[in-house]
Amino acid sequence: MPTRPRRSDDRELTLTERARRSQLMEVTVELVADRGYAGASLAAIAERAGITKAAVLYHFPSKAAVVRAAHEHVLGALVEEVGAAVAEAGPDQAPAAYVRSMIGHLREHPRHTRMIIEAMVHGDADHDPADRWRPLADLLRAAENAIGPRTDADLRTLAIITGGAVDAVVAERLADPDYDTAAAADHIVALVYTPRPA
Amino acid sequence: MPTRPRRSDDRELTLTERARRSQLMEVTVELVADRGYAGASLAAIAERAGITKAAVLYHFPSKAAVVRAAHEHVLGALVEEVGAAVAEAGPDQAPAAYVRSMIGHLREHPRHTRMIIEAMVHGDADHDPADRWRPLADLLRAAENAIGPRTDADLRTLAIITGGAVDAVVAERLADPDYDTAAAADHIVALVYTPRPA
DNA sequence: GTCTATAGTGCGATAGAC
DNA sequence: GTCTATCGCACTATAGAC
Repeated sequence: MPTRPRRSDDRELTLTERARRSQLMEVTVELVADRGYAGASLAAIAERAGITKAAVLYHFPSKAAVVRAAHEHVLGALVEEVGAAVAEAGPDQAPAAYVRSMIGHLREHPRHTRMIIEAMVHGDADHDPADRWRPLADLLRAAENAIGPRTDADLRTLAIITGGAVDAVVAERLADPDYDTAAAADHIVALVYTPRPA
Repeated sequence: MPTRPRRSDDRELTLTERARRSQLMEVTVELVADRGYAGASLAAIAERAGITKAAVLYHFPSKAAVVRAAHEHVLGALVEEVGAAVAEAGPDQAPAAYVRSMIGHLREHPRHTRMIIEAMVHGDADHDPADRWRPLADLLRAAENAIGPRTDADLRTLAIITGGAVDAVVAERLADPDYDTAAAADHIVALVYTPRPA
């Protein structure tokens, strides 16, 4: 690395450098989504970006770093939108907002969806699955406090199966663009909010 | 291929040949489950089986063929067990039997689970996602006819979200062996059978 | 800041001895 | 039926010119 300025935080970067990094993350998301984790080779990334392999490795220390950055970018966009929707809704409507905004976001960004799936399956081991259902479980608990306790208190399982239902609806939409995700979201919300007998 | 007897169907095979094929499918399932599709290299398969790469390719025409055979083996075991459980139950209990037996089977065979996930993600494009929810949708329709029509008739969506819930429960069990899948299965069954307002 | 050129590795697959 | 040996390919990453 001849002239590269090494800073501990990446906040100060050349404008062109930031643009290149963004472009590289973008094409990486496309590539992973279209051809899978393994299909996103350094050569493929470089080709889509219109530069050479070596140039890619100038902007990122390794291929893994490119993929990691792309993944975090995509995940960040998701939690930002869902977080905003949840914050906007009242406590009693927060779980519904969670379900609807997550399905909505992934419907709008199919490639992001595939990237997230790929990263989950080939997760580099350091991710806790509880991170997936705990946020929703917390929302469910808050909603419970707002509208009264439910008969069934296993919030963990409820959150897990709700998350799974959301995933399945998104996956179906990926395969069939005509699938009505809004109706499916309503269906899930109805299931979640329906009190069940003890 | 010097001496290999080429028959159109693989029914007639040497005993040792059948044993080797089984062994190779077994180690491939383990390998794919533990290290992912990409991690199951020809060399790795050969090493675990105690033979060389070339020997593996004597029994199968290519690496892809080994993986395909292993996948079909695993999938066959699943549909066999679930099919038997569904056939044993009455029409009204068939959806419950489907959910419980599928969760049960995947709990008993975690590696099979990972293999199936891997194959779904890196599916070689020729698989219809409807194959996943259609069987359950049919069971739900039959149950509807047995115990009376439901208020909500979108069986496709109900089947999709039920399948997703099953997947999520299985995935959670994979990450946390102490997770109570039987209770979760009951939870899913209750959701599916609860009549919901129109 | 991007290039060419290449080192070094691991892969799937084949040929031919035994 | 399994072996050794090897080919050709694609990959990540590095070195150094411009």
